[in-house]
Amino acid sequence: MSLPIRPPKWTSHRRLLEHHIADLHHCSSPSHLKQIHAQTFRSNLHQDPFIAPKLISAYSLTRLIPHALNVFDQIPHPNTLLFNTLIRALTHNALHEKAFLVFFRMQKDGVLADNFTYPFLLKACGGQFGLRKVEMIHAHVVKLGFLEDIFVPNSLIDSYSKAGSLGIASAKRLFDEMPRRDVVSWNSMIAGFVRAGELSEARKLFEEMTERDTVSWNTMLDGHSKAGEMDKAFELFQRMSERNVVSWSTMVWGYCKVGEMDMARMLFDKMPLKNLVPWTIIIAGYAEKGLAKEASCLLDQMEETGLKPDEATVISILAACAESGLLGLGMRIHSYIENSKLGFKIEVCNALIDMYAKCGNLDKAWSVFEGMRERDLVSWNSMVQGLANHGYGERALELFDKMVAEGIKPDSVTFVGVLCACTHVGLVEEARRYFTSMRKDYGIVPEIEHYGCMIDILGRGGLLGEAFDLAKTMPLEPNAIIWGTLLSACRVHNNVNLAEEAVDQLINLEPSDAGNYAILSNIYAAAGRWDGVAKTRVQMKHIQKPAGSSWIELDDSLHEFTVGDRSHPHSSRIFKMINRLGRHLKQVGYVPKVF
DNA sequence: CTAGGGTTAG
Repeated sequence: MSLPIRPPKWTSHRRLLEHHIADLHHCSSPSHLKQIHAQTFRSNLHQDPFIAPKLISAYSLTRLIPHALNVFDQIPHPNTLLFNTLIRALTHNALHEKAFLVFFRMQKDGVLADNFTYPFLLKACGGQFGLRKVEMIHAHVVKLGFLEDIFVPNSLIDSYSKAGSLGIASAKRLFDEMPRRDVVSWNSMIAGFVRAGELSEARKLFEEMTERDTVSWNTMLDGHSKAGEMDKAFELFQRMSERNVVSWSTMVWGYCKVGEMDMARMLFDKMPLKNLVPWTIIIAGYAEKGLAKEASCLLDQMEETGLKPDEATVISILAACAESGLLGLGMRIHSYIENSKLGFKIEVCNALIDMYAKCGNLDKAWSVFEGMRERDLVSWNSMVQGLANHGYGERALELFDKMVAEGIKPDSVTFVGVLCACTHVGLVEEARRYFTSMRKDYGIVPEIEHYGCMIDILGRGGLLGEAFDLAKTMPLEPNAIIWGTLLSACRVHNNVNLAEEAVDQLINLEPSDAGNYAILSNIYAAAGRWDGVAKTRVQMKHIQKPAGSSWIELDDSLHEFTVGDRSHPHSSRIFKMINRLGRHLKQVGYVPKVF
């Protein structure tokens, strides 16, 4: 006779906690999470090998990385799982450098990486040394034999193909060598070619894939089995794959990206199965090209099939509207958002602010911004930048002050907006102050955009010498935008000598841009240097200058026009109106500045 | 209950 064994008290406590932690996955509120963390501490379970990773994951979801690190640091000898969990947390929160540092520490501590470690780490391979990092991981993975695991080579293909034009070749080599491939391998490779702009290569792979219910599999297997080549048949079988909705969507995306909307549409219509993603891709594709009618019509069709736009759908379409200036479609999306719960999402409101700002409707942008319950850095940045770009420099700077007062820590994007605001108001001294402050007070290292703003401000303010000095002494190589900024400053202040220098640099960087010569020619003309005008005219003779165009949105569609364009059916009426406006402007005293 | 973490399209 034995007494029933009652589990120790801590076990039930532990299971209760695990239950709470599992729940946190669904509704993760920071305070609730910290409360549970405190409970694990009290019952000495914060070092538990099953609970600690869950805490780290939960903190990762709530973006409380310092707390996640804190959990990790409490563990004397972290195991592989804990390292993996931390690497994932850092990667998911865009702390890529840190993720690598943790990986290096893992190596140093002698904790073995496993086949789970690498997919996490590969996601952190973006940026400047992306390709080198992927190559390094590739070498590790080969040595440790993890290529056997289909997830690892698939992640490698994805990361290679995201590491610039050089990576795509390595991705393809790996793809070709893989003895076993699945639909993700194929799709990742196709997406790689799409990103590289090599649509014909993407198409070739897509065509090699089979469609569900096609007979090609059987035919292929039949042929080989009749020839007694079962091994070969099996080998081929392991490497081919059926298309799925991702394969189709990637191709639709590819054609949208290169602007071949007819092709995109043809594939879209042929898709055997659609979800929200391809609908979003094609609608945003039309919107980005300024084809509001088609986009709107497809949105109707999508809703007819019973699919409801989600967060990603509205954000993608709004971003496309912002890019092409489709205010009308943007407003339609806005009213959809107001009739759904999507308006509570910060990212959705940020997309709305950006759309309204880029479309020039600052009042609407402001009212969205003001109506937000909670704002993040992106909300403030979008609003500051929106105001700055539309000539409300003082209001932008006021908003910046308010942002700092509310305890939001500005980032490098914020300062692009702030400096841009100074440019538009001509606040040279203010700009200098902000430029120094960004490094001193916020630890932000100025990037080329910040130098560009400063050079623009100095140049416009007539401090040409100082602007040139800054361009030459800054720790970054001046690009075409910098020299272009300097050139237009020279034009405003009629400085022939410095303009010549800027043009020389520009010709090295973009020799086929006729605009540079045109500006120089105008500067010579303004200074009465007709020899210079003649010389530049000869230089630019062999260069085709694409006509600059403007566009306006009217009745849901985009009208594009160039200088002296008479292709519009009502062009004579349009020009009459323009003349009338011109006369009216003259009457009220406007004198145009002509170069 | 004896456990956990991974790759592709918006």
